[in-house]
Amino acid sequence: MKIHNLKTGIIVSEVEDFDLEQTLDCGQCFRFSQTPDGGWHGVAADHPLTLYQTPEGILFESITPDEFNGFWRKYFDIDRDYKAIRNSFPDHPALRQSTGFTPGTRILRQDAWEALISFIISQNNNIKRIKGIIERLCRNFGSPCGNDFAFPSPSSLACLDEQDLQLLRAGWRSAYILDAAHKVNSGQLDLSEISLMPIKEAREALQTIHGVGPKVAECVLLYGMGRLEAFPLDVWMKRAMTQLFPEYTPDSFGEYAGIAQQYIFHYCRSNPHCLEK
DNA sequence: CGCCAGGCTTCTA
DNA sequence: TAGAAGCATGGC
Repeated sequence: MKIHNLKTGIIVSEVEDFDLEQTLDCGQCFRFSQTPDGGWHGVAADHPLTLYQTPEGILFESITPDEFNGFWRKYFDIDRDYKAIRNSFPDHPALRQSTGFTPGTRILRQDAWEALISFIISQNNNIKRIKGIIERLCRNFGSPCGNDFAFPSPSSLACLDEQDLQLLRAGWRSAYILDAAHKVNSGQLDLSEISLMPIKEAREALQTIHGVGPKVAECVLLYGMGRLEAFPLDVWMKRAMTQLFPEYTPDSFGEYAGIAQQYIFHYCRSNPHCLEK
């Protein structure tokens, strides 16, 4: 990896397997969108960013090397060797298809609290509306940062009631958001501690939140806590496991099963003809 | 209009 | 203890 200074930001080059569309538009985050000029803009926690895929590397606009090293480097999982991880997967035709389809996908290391609320909102919902609800959540209850809004803190949501959350138009998920805010804000649940627990205990702790079941807990572990063994089983992955990997369990994919999951999930969503029903 | 959405809780047998 | 119903909202 190399960092090149520009007047307008920095270019990060010599990073293998790093495609912005494959990483930011694969269903793992909800606050990034493509801009009219082909770039990407979004916010992670309280860090706004505009970036571009260029022949020279990834252009991080208006970012200093210190800001990159202090935040975005970890967020984009820059220092992990994804090719080596793909090579650690079991040899299976459907998995080769999936990894070959989007080899530029990286698992984002998001904030645990933001991932928790985002994936609570995601349940029985579609990506377009998930993004809208999260945008209204940030715009109404997050602190301004530049032209954007930070993701609201647990304390800033814990003081609200369901009436206040009506403007989200999140339906019955509002009660779940409030229960998560109360349990995290009160200290009853410590997300930093949970991130370090044995995964079985971490799952159980997350699922004490009303509205957090096995799938949402797994997403929080994978996308918000850096637990790359976590393996979210949504309707698509359940179909994929039944129809494409009948002889496999999540453990079959190894310690980076969650990364395999992301390749398979995106491949099946983008090529629905691969699955029945 | 009807069906469905990166599910979960609650009810039922 | 498994399976179905109900859930709020809106995208397509």
